Amino acid sequence: MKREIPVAVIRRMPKYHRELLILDQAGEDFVSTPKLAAATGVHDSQIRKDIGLTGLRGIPKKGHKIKDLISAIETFLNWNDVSSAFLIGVGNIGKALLNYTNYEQYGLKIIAAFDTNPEVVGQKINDIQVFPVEKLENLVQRLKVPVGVITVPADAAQETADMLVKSGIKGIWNFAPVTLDLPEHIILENVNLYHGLGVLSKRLKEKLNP
Amino acid sequence: MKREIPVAVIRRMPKYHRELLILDQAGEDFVSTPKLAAATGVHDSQIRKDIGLTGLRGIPKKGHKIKDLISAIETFLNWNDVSSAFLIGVGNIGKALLNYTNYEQYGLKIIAAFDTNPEVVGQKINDIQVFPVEKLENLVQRLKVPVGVITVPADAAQETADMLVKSGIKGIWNFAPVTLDLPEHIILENVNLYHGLGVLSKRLKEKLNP
DNA sequence: TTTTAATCGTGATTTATATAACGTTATAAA
DNA sequence: TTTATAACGTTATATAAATCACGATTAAAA
Repeated sequence: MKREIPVAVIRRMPKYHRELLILDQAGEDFVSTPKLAAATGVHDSQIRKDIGLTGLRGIPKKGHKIKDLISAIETFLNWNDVSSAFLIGVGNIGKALLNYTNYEQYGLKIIAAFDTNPEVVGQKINDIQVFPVEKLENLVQRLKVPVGVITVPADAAQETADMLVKSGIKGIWNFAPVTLDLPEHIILENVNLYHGLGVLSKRLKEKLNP
Repeated sequence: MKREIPVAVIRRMPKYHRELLILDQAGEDFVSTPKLAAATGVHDSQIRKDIGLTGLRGIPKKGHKIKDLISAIETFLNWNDVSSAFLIGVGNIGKALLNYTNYEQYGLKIIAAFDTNPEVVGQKINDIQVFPVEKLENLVQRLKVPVGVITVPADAAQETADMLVKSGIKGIWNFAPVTLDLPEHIILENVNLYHGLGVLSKRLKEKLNP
């Protein structure tokens, strides 16, 4: 019985990956889990367990070969084969995502964007063409694009999601602050910028007036 | 011994809050936890426990008064008294955050922004003035601003954080994809847009090639 | 009124996750 | 070579979180 990988693990991996890139660029060759622990704030035995899941084995007294570990993590996260994606909603967050250039390293490539606003439709942002939303369904179907990135305002998010689902999307990366109602088989990943703010706010005030 | 509120709870609260606002606007008066559960995807007993933490008590067979619950959550999260904040880094994400207007509802108010780029310095975005970073330390100190929002590129994040800490900041809301090295007493909340992408990518490929 | 049933609050149980502990192993110093 | 030890991998333990389960409660129907 194939054990499901916990989300927590998948979330920690990119953290290690980032630190490893830095160490690699600094000319380092090996890294130990205690050292990685110090850099990332994650416990060393936790890191050993996580690394264990990639199948890579370290060397006592030395640690892990950084380059090997980097590619082991990339393989683990399937960042090697890149999925294409459409982005819907070219507002500020949408633009921020479009301008980000390193998705491919993370296994995703945004190949087109969609919006209703005639001011942005037709534009190119970071070489990515913005189409009118009317073309969305047809293009998802025809190009078999597996991922939709939703960066529309909250009140348009559900209908956008419905449209994507109807056209056969496989996964949705949702930035709108709503609870999307989706069929079971769709893979959903929510990013809510403001949830973190809630936590910060609360902790801060706990501290200031205890 | 005062039990620390788990982060998971604090993260779920805004979710309920959102749904409650919708129900309230729809003219509803009461809501039950099974109903909230259906809308948010969180288990009903979980919701009951969370609500219990706010001190509010429901009515069997009816549920909770929506308006009361909304304000109980707001009080719980300390969204009533608003903290002021500075935002550093007026790129796309920075702009997206500046254009968002509902922070105050979440207990935070961005009162000024900072950047190095002369093209944005001096501008006003959503009525918030952008200052040169040189003025940051002095202003944090003088105005005793408790929160810094870091939206600078990764390689400038640590030095920005250092600057903020030096000037006496209390909390940092960090959007840069780095592990910030901060003194214990600083409250830190990280938002990493791309971690979620890692999870999505992995799950998607697990599904497509099992 | 009395009865019914939905929903409540919470203690018990399960599951998941993180930490600690430790025997093993391979490098590097003696 | 031999020895010492840092870091490994992994099992055991502890902590935390989510879910279940159920008696208590109260609004609404009979």
